[in-house]
Amino acid sequence: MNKENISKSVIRRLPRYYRFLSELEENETERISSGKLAEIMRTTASQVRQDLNCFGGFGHQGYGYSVSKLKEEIAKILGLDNKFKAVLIGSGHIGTAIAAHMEFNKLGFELVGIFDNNQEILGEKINDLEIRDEKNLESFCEENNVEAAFLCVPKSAAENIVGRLYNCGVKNFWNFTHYYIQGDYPEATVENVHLSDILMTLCYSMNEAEED
Amino acid sequence: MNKENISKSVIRRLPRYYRFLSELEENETERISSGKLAEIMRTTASQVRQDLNCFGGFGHQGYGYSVSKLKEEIAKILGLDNKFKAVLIGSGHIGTAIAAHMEFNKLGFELVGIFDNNQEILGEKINDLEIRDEKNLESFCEENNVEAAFLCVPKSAAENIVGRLYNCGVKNFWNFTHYYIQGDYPEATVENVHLSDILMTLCYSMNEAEED
DNA sequence: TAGATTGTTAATCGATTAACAATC
DNA sequence: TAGATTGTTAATCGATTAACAATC
Repeated sequence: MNKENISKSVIRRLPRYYRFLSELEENETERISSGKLAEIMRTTASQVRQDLNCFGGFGHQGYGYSVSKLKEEIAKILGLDNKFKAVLIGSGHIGTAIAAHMEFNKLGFELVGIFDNNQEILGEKINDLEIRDEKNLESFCEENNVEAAFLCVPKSAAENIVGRLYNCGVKNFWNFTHYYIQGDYPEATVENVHLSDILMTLCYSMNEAEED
Repeated sequence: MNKENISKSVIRRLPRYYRFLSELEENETERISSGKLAEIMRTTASQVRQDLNCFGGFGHQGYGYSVSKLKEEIAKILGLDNKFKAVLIGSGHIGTAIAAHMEFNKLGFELVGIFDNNQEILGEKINDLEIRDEKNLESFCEENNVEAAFLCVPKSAAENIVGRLYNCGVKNFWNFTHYYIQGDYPEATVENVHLSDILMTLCYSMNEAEED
C-alpha cells in the first residue's frame, strides 16, 4: 500500500464512494460491481476499479465488491476512526452552524473547544461545549493536545489566530475564511471552504445558460 | 469569445483570481504581470496567461495586466453583476449562517425569500427577510421569478423540496445537503457543498502525515 | 531601440477510459 | 465449465507547463 503517489483527485472522490456505499448498506445491498457503482457515481467502471486499486484489491473476480467491506476499507483509508482533537475559533453564524451541525465523531475528529473574543457570549454553550475566551487559546491547545483548528473568524482576525495556533503546534486547518494560510505557512495542512467562490461558479453557470 | 469549450478547471480558478485582484486593488497596485500573479496564486505564469486568454487578450505586451480592468473583466465573465433571484430553504444553523453571512449582491444573487416548515419560527427575520411557510414555496417562486434555490434542509426533506422547485421552474441549486440532485435531475445546474466530504479529506491528510 | 511581457503554439505530464487476460 | 467481473496494462484525452515569436 504505497500511498505516497495517490493523486488528490482520487482522495477527493473517496468521501463520495463512502457516502454511496453507506446508502447501499442501508438498503441492505450486499455486493456491487464496479459497473453498478460507476452508474451511481456517474463515472466509469474503469475509474472505480482504478481508484479502488490504488489501495489494494478489495474486489473478487466474477463477484464484485462487498459493500460493507469496501465501506469499511474506505473509512480506514480516510482515517475516520481517528479522534483528532480540534478547536473551533469564532462562534458567529458559521461557527455555530459548524459546531452544532457536524457529526465530528463520524469524520475523524473530536471538537474539544470553542473560542471567541466576544466577552458577552463567553460561557454560553453550543452542544454542551462552552464558549471560551480566545486569550486562553494557546494554553488550552497545549494542555489538550489539539491537532486541528476550524477557522470561522472574520478574515481580519484570521492572520493573528493562525499565527498563534501554528506557534503552539496546531498546523492543520479547516478554513472558512478568505485568509490565505498557504501563502504564509506553506507547510500547513489546509482545507479551504470558500463559500463565495462556489456561489460565483453557480452564478457563472447560470449566466452562461442565459446567453445561449 | 467562444465560451463553449472553457473547462471547469479554468472556471473554478476565476473566483480565486478575482479575490487576489481585489486585494491588489485595495493595495493600490495598478498593474501586474502573469509571473507576479502566478506567484501570488501559487501557479505558473503559463497557466495564468492560458486561463485569461480563454476570454480574450486582457494584457499588454511588455506591460502586463491592469489590475482593475482585469478584475472588472473577470466579474463580467462570472456574471457578478447579475441579480439572480434566489430563495433559501431551511433556516436551521446552516441556513441562518448562509442567509446572514453571505454578501449575495456581490455574488450575482439577490436573496428574496427564506422558507422553513417549522411553524414556530415563521415570521421571524434574518437580515430583514421574514421566514415564510414552506407550503407557499411554489406560489412565491412563481410570483417573484425565482431562478435559484439554496438548499439548507435536512437530507430527508431535500428530495421533496427539489422536486417542487424543479416543477415550478427553479432549476439552479446551491446544495448543502447530501441529497444527490443530479441523480434525479441530470439537467439541473448544481453546486454542491458537502462539508463533511471536505473535512474527511482533511482527516485523510492528517492521518497520512501521522504515518510517516 | 532595448527590455519586458504578452498571446499562442508545441511539448509534457497526469488523469481518465478502454481493453483484455486472469480468475473466481 | 461458462459467465461475470476484477486487476492491470495500454491508449486516449485533457490540462498544465515550456518555449518563443510578436509587440508594446
